[in-house]
Amino acid sequence: MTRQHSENQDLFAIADLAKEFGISTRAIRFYEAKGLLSPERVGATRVFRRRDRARLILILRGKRLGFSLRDISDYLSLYDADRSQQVHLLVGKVEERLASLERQRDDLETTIAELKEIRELAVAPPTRSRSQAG
Amino acid sequence: MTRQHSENQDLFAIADLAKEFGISTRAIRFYEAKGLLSPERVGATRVFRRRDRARLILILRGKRLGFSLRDISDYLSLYDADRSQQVHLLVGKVEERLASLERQRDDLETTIAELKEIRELAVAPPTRSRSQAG
DNA sequence: CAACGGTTTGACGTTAACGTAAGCTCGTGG
DNA sequence: CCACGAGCTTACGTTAACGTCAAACCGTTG
Repeated sequence: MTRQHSENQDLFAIADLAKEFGISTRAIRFYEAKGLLSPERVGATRVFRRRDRARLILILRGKRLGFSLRDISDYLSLYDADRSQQVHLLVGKVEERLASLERQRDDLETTIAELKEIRELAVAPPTRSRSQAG
Repeated sequence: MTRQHSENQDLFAIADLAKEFGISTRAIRFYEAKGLLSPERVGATRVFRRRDRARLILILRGKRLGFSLRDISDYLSLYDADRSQQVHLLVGKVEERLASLERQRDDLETTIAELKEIRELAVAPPTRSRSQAG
């Protein structure tokens, strides 16, 4: 299959997305079961559009950042809050998540800095002081 | 207990560390079982020193960054490679992890930027264009 | 027509990271 | 003396995030 008509740049089969993002179809169905995706159906077959594809990208990025699907679900709701929620409530949640992410960024910066230091130490000659007996 | 003599700033009971870092003693024992910690023993009782406490800090930071204990274990070995490993091999691993972390940082920056944009959009008045019907 | 590839819905298996409970040992204090 | 709290080990329970069949339903292609 894989979009044979060249017409539909907007419709994706489950296998298309699976291949594109290097995940299993099972995973995609699982995300739907958890409410992170909601593809349309043609008969029983799932049909994905751009919106779902975009959400999938966010899901995978969330996973790379170490978040649970539960977290990611909350996170996605920030994106499609089409003013369906009270604005101040939305802003509150965004602020929360931003704080968490910025903390994570600090952790990350610290870790990167430490690793770079380790790298330097590894390359540089040892400091030659009580280096024996361990 | 909790270091009654004021003398030993260097010895910690399992409960001390658990309380200090807000985790369970079970978790600490689990980390030991996985080889991430190796406290000394007095009889059967675990006795932790600064080194283990430092490792615990790294473990928890790794967890906040979303890494598995397996990953963290590899990561810790970078810290205590006392030239026990071949230097170039060490540097290789450090580079690897750095690359991964910097990718994660990019994801993070992207996400933070997007959230800030959402925040602005939420605060700003809607763009008033085909905003009805839903 | 019959086989084949792709898809669907169950349903059970698996791994990670602990939680929780049971049963035993110590050292201490009323 | 005996209860109590702290620690230990062993072992089973739990949740998340899928993996892995199994059985059945298309659509089409040789």
